[in-house]
Amino acid sequence: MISPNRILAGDCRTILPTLPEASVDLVFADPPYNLQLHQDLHRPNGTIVNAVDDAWDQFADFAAYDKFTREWLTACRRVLKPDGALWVIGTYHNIHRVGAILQDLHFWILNEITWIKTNPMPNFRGVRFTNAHETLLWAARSRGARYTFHHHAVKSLNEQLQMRSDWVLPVCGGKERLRANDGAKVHSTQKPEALLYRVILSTTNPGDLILDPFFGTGTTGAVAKRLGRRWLGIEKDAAYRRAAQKRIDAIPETRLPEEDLATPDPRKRERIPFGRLLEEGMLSAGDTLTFGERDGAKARILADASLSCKGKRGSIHQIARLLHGGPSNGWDRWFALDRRTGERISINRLREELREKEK
Amino acid sequence: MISPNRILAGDCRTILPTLPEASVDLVFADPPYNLQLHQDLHRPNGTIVNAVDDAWDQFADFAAYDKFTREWLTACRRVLKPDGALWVIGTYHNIHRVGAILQDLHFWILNEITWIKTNPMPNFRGVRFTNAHETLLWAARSRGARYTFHHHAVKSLNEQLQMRSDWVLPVCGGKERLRANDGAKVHSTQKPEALLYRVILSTTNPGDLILDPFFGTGTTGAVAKRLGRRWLGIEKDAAYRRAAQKRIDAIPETRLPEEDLATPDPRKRERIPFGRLLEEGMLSAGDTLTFGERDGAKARILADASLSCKGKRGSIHQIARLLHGGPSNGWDRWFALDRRTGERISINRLREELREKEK
DNA sequence: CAGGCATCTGAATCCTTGT
DNA sequence: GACAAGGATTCAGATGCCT
Repeated sequence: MISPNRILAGDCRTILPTLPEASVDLVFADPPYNLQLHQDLHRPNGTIVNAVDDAWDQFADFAAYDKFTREWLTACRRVLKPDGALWVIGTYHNIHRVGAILQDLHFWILNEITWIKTNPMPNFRGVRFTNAHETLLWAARSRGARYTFHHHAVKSLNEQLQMRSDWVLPVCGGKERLRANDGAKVHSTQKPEALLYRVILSTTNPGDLILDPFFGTGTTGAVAKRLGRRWLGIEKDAAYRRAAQKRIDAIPETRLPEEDLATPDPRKRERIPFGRLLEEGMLSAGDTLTFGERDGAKARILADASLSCKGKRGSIHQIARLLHGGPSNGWDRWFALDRRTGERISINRLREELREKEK
Repeated sequence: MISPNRILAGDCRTILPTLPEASVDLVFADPPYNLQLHQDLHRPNGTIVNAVDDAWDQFADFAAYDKFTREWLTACRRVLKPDGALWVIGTYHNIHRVGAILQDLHFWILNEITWIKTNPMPNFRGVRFTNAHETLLWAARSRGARYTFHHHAVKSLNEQLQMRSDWVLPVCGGKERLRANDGAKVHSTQKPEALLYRVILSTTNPGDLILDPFFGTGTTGAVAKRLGRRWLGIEKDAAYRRAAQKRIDAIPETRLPEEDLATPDPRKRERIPFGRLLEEGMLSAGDTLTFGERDGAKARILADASLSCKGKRGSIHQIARLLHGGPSNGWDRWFALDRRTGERISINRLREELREKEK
C-alpha cells in the first residue's frame, strides 16, 4: 500500500520501480513536450516571448525522447491496477511519439481529447495557423480492460453536449497561475485546474489513488484534493516541489463550480465567417453579389471570400461601408442569386441555412 | 512532367514510384486506418469477443500498418518538390502511428489541425466521450524547408482574424454526400469539401499540382478544380474512381483570373527604398523624424537617406533597432511632419502614397 | 465606482531576400 | 551556403491606472 498525498523527490523512472505494482487507479502525465525552440521570438510590438527553454525539455533527438517515453510509460504501467487508466497531455511536437509508444506497450486508447484554448498565443509572424489546442490521450491499461467512466457525472448538466471530445477552456493564468515574488512564472507550463477537474471527475472514483509522474507545481494534486481523491506526485525539481506542497496545503475543501465541466456546444460559439459559404459551396468564387434587394452595385466574390467592387477589394462589411457610407452589416446588404430557384436571396438567409445544416 | 487532372488506377505504393520525383506541390492523404485490431473485438453490449492479449499478435498488426504507412509516405516524399508539403488526416486509431513515422522520415510538422465536427455521431452507449474531432497534420518535406502559406487569404476567409488550429465544420452529408441509387453512401468516409477548401486555399498556389494517393470519391480533385489547381488522384477501387470522375466532370472549369484566386500579400510587394521618398521630394535631407507616434527620439535625415541619431548613423531600420532593442520595422517607427497639414505622419503613410502614385 | 484605455502575456518547433 | 539587411507580423483576457 502506497502512502498517499505526498510528493516524492526524484525522476519517476527511478522512483516508480520502488512502488508496489498494481496499486494506482489513474495516472495523469504531463511529460516534457520536446519543443526544440532555437531562437528568440518577438511580438510585433517588439517584446520578447517568454520561451519554454527549461533544461527538462531538452532531448538530443527523437530516439532519446522515445527511450525516455518508453521508460516512464512502462514504469507507470507496472504500478497501474489492471482496471486503471492513464492520461497523457501533449502537442504535435511529442504526442505522436507518445501515442504510438503507448499503443506499442499495449495500452488501449479510449479517447483522444482536444483541449481548445480560448486564449492561445497567436502566431505572431503569420507563417502558420495559430496553435490553439493541445491533445490528451486517455487509455486503459490494456485492450478489453475495464475502466472508470462516470457517464452520469459528465452528462449531469446537459445531455450530449458535455460528453464531446473537444474541451473548450482558457489557458492557466490570472490568480490561478503560480508566480514568484518577482512576478515570474514558477512553472513555465502550469495546467489549468479546470482541465484536471474534468479528467478526475469523469474517470476516477472518490478515494481513488491518482499518480502524477511529472508533478510540476501540483495541479493534479490540488484538484485531486478538492475532489476527495488520494494523490501521489513525483517531481525532480525542488523548487517545483516546494511550490506544489504550499499550494496543496492551502487548498480548502471546497469544490470547483460544476460549470467547469460544461463543454460549450461548438454550434453555440459559431461566428460564421462569410468564407464558410464558399467552403460549403453555397456560393463560389466568381459569383456576383448585388448591393441591396433591388438593383444596386455589383461585386464579384474572390476565392478568399473578399469582394471586388469598383476596383476595391475588401470584406462584405468593408465594401458595404464603402457603398453605404457609414457603418454597415454586410450580411444584411448583399444578395446572391439562389442556385435552386434563380431568385435573389440574402446572404444572411444562406447563413441561416448553414446554421441549420450544422445541427 | 506529370499529366494532371486524372485518376490513376492502382495502389499508390506501386504507382508513385513510376512518377517523376520532385514534381508535386502538395500531397493530401486520407489513408485507411483499418487496423485489424479494431474489427470483431467488441460485441454491441461491449463485452470482448476475442480478448487475445498476445503481444506478438498486436505487434504484428501495428507493424503491418506501420510498414504500409512508411511505404506510402516514403513514396509521396519522393515525388514532392523540396518546398512541397503534405497533409494527412486521421483519428486516434492511426494518426499517432502516421505522425511518428512522418517525423522519422524527416517530414517537419508545421501544424496539427483539429477538425471539430459540429454534428458528430454520438456515443450512444455513453461509455466514452463522443469522438467529435479528427486530426490533420500539415508537414513540410523537411526541417527548415520553405513552404506555401497564404496567411492573408485564410485571414480574409476568417473575417480578418488569424485562422486557428481548430476548424469547426460539419461532417459531409446532405446533397454533397455521394449516394448510390439505393441511397447507400458511395464512400464510408467522404470528407467535406469545406475542409479541402481551407487546406488548398491556404497552402497551395493557383496552378499547383496536388496529389491525393487515397483519392476515394475525389473530394480533393473536386475542390482543386474549383480553386484552379491541378490535381492527380490514385485509387485502387474502380467504383470509387467512377464516382469521383463523374463528380469532378460535373464541376465547371474555373476560369477565374489569378488575382481572384489569390490574395495580395504585403510581403510580395515591390520594395521601396526609403531614399525614394527623398528623391520624390516627399521628405528632404535635413528634415527631422520622430521615433514613435508620441514624442520620442529625434533623428535627422541625411542626403543619402540614412538617419543621424545620437551620434549614430544608419538606415531607418538600423536606428530603429538601436532605439527599440530588438527587430524593428523602421517604416512603422518613424514619423515626419506632413508638409501639407503640419500633422505628424508615419513615413509608412508616405510610402503608401508613393505606391498609389506609381500605379 | 464605473468605464475607458494602456499594458502585459500565454507549451511557439514563428522571415525573406539579396549579396 | 553564409551573412547582412530589409521589413512584416498578434488575439483574448487579465490587470491596473486614470478620469
